[in-house]
Amino acid sequence: MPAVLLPSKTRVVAETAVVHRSALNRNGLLSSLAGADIARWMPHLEPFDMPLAAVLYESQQVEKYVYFPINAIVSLLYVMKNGDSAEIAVVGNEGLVGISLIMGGDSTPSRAVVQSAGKGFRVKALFIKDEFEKSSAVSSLMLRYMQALITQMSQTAVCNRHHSLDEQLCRWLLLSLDRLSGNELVMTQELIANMLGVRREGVTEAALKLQKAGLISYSRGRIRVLMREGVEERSCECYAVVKNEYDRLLPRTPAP
Amino acid sequence: MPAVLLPSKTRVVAETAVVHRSALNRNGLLSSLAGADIARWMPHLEPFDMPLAAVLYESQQVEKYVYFPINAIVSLLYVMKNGDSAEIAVVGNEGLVGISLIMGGDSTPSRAVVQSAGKGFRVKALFIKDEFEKSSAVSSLMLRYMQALITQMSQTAVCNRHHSLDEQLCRWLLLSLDRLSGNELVMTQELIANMLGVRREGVTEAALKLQKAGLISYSRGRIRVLMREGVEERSCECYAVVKNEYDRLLPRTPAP
DNA sequence: GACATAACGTTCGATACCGCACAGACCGCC
DNA sequence: GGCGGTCTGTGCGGTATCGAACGTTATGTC
Repeated sequence: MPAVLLPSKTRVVAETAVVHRSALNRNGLLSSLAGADIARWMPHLEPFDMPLAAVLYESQQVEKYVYFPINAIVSLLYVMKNGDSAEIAVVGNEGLVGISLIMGGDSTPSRAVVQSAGKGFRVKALFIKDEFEKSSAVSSLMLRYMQALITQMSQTAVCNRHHSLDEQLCRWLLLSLDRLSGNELVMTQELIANMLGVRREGVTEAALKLQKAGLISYSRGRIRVLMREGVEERSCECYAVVKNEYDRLLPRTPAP
Repeated sequence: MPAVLLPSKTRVVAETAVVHRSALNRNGLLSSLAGADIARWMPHLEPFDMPLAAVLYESQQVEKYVYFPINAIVSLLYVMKNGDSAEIAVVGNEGLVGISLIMGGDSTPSRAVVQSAGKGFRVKALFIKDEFEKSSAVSSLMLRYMQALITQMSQTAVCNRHHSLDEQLCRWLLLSLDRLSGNELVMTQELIANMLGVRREGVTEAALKLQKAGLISYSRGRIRVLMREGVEERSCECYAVVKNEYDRLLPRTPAP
């Protein structure tokens, strides 16, 4: 699938641009930027590799780029003094990493880590800041994305308070799956535990229940969701709340 | 203290305006809007009463006003299908209620409830949307506020995951206290339990520990914080993280 | 094909919080 | 000054998750 991104090694600039244009459709925000806006963006979009565990943003640090995942998933997580962590939100091809740069605060107390390897684009912070100020199409889109992200964060807070690990695992699987193509997820239980902020053994138990019910299957870091509806049924309401808000705020632009 | 807001019943328009100007300083965002901007705002600011338990925003509903608390505290909370609730963030005189209107999503899945009665201002959503687009001073301020609010939400998520009720109560007391003048808080344990999303009895126990340690005293819905430092010590790191981000992103403009 | 290692499974006591039930304490009000 | 209701305190069994220790199974490597 990354072949779509970089199909050939020919050095023809024009062709590279064409490649970009088609690849852009694989990130929801970029594909929502219609004609004139995206034309300005093209020269500033750099293809960017996102290997597993790469840290795109470090807590308290001022970063210089904003990232648009294509087939990667990035977790925003907070790491406590004692090393415990908890995921705040997850970002995939529907969004971007680095809203703090756009909002003018530059840094955040959280970290952005690649949770599922893949590709994406990056754009200089200065460029996107400028675009945000000058183009109302850009700012309106970004603001709606921010609101969707806020909903996800809020719901994470609620979920952490009230829902069982079983439910949370389902929510997490669905949110991650929505940000990838296919029904497979490369992710160890250890990693999931870090994201959910629980013990690895807890995830093992919860995953076993799903496996025994025939809803998922997994082995050594590959999780396949076999019956999505079943997982949705066992998820708490949080998944649907978040999903609905993303759909409402960021409707997919119909393919041309 | 509301006397500052409406010191006399004289009907002199000019005097009312003067009253407003001084009252504006009691909301951090309004007081940060320097000369030209605030002048445009004056005619649009309506004094607004915020009685206990008033619902300023209902989940999924499109509201028409944005609210700036002065001496009231408003909780953003999510109410689940089964009636359980959890606070997502708290807003006081440092901020505003209704960022979703500015962000263009209009509604949110959460509710805004007055948690501590008081006064404030309200402004028509259309006006503030317009201001956000036209004045970069306004938009930059609002965006920084949004980021601070996001930090609070994120930290709520983390706190709900990892910290004990004892720690969370302290965090909550401090966040609330920072948004009021004085060291007293009118709030039953039942209410606090709703905000934290825990049982009332749990709050009773946690509060008892603080009382026995001489850090707070309370009776029938009046809580006094006697030794703030002690409460800070028993709080988790979340309070400091949030406080520091608010201070960093929204520095108090020095009094003229 | 042996081996090291990473991933997953199982068990067990400890504990924080829950749900429920009820008792006391304080306040306003007729 | 008694009465009703609100607020706070206490006790008890139940449960989800934790922390820690240890077993099992798959996978890639030499």
